Amino acid sequence: MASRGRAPRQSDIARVAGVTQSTVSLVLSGRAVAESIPRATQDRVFAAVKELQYVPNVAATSLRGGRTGLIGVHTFEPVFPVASDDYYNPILVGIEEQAVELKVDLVLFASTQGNDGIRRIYANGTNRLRLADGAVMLGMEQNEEDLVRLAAEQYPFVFIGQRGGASAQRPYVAPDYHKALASALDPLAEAGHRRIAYLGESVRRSPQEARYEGFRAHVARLGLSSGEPRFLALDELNADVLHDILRDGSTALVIEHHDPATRAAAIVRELGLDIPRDLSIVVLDTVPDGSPARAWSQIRMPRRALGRRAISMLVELLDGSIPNTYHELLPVDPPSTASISSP
Amino acid sequence: MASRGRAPRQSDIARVAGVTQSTVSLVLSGRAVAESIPRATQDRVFAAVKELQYVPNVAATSLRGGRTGLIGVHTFEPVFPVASDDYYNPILVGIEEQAVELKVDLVLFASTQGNDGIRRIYANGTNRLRLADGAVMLGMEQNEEDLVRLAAEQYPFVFIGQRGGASAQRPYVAPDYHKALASALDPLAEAGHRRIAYLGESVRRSPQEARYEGFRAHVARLGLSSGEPRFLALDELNADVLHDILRDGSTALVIEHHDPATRAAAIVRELGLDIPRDLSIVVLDTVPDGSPARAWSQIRMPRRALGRRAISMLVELLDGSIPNTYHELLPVDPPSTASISSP
DNA sequence: ACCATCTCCTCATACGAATGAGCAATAGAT
DNA sequence: ATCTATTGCTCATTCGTATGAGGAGATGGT
Repeated sequence: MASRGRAPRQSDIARVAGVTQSTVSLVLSGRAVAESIPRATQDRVFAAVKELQYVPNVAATSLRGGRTGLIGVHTFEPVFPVASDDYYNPILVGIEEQAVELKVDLVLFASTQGNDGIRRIYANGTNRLRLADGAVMLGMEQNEEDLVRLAAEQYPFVFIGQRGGASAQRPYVAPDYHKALASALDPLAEAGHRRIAYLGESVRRSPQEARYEGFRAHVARLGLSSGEPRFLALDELNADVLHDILRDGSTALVIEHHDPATRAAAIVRELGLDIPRDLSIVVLDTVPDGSPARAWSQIRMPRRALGRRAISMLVELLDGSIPNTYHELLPVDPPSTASISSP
Repeated sequence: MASRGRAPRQSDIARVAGVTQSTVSLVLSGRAVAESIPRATQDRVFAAVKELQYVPNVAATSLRGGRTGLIGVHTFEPVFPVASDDYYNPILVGIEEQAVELKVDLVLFASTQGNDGIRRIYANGTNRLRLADGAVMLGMEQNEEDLVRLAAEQYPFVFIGQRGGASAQRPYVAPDYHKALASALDPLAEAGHRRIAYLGESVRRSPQEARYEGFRAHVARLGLSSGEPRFLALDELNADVLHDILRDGSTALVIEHHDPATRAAAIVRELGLDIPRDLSIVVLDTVPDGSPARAWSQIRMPRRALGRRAISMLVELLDGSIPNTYHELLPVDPPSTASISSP
């Protein structure tokens, strides 16, 4: 009974049930009906399975069948956050939830991290990602080149977050910034604001571009005006910038990212300005706990949903039920009116 | 060059390098030196590997009995915490850090979760753990039976946390409660306490037993006295219990777990007691942020180190350099004197 | 010239499950 | 009685890698 050391295999069951391994496989795979195997034989097989506590060998199954049931999660940085309010955490929660639902396991690629703390796809001349059936890519990839190569190899993967460049043609799931900007600008316009300033980051990648693009589109649609956008690095953001914005005649400000929002909140406090009395503000990002900008009107990124959808998109991609250029945009929670008032 | 669709295998490399698949396997597995394969041949193989972007097939490797470089992480609950001060998070951080260092990848078993939200080892009739070379087990396993079966199958695994029952003979890494209790009781004795009460949980598993065992040993060594320990469920802990302890002549209290500590802190506040003037307290656990007991003298569990050591122990176990009954106890940070004073 | 020893490989097979092809035994039709 | 069809399986092979056994050819010793 106690199969000393070795896990029982189909041939063990076969011996006990008095059939061959092929028959065991047929019965267990549910093809028994089609192959017309009588109930009595099936029962003998199932009894032996129970008696020997048989469990299929995943390695053998996937070797034969091609799938391993493993989904890779490639992150640019460690996945387990040291800071508790980690941005990626809700995404990973979503990824795990969906993995549970679809009965796949997740592989965290830790072996690919260099001494610089950065994780590469191609390390030591090999691509460990291949271990998994496909992968979800998370965060800013440093090596666009690696991604191009990965795509050329036909490796199935899905990005989380808006992608530009060569990767724009790969499958991704991202927040719907166009709609998000409507939900940010509509209440501002309705409150009576006519001139709205834009404060963006100095690094202009695809997610930043998408936001500003949405901003311009909706400013035009609503008949509003806006000066030149300010794309500033964090340390270029100071009291002068805010003064300029006010002097310019803007009565509302749209801030692209939570970092400048936090800094702006500090400056605002120093200057003794009252938000939203002196200036209405909407942040196009989710502001973390503990930031002085926490209470401001802000977009809620659908982070958990991004994670979930990425996993299911990848599985659909593997099943061939979506093309490998498929994109999906998820709705963003509209901002509250906390830092919006009439000018 | 682009091997349309099919991933390259060793036989493809063999063809390019002008050798056989066996030779490729020898070279790649590092056994080349022992088998005296000249540098020139090895170089041809490596060149072909690079050209074809070969990556080993995990399923095949694991089926044949080789290593996959995958380490499983079996948790009882989801690994990505929804609460930000998750107890397991530091352990997982340690696990990931050590995985990076040892160049292995991690498999999070999500496929094994039932509808009840509980993860089983033998779920859906399969044991997915077998895909990985071995696994680290985390949290309270519900099915002792599954563990016995897994061990009988010779599957290599390492527990994090003290184990009892049949699993006591399996490898584990746990906090050193014996030393921890010395570091808790020594300062109390030194401060002049002679009678010390013990407040434990009603569920007595191995980690709880180890703490109380340490308590008894050091109370004896230091010539102290102690009444009967109180093993209470959380809702049995009320003001009466604290009154009893004081009436009993105890001037210090040792609390096993952070949950009762938190509750005790609330009761203490209600009763208007002053800690440590009226009662010195040491908690044998790490109290989370936000708990009113946060400032009390407490043990710091070496959670990150537990994670790191578990991974390296597992790898050592796989290498055969430690026996599969090996245990290791990690030192615990001694408590501060915040809630310790003279009686 | 012959055997022994090395060097550098190849051969063949196993791991466990899935599956197309095929076959013996029985039932039913003519 | 012979042919056909169906039932109920078995056989043999495949997936990709690892490995014990063995073998061809070169080198060295006597």
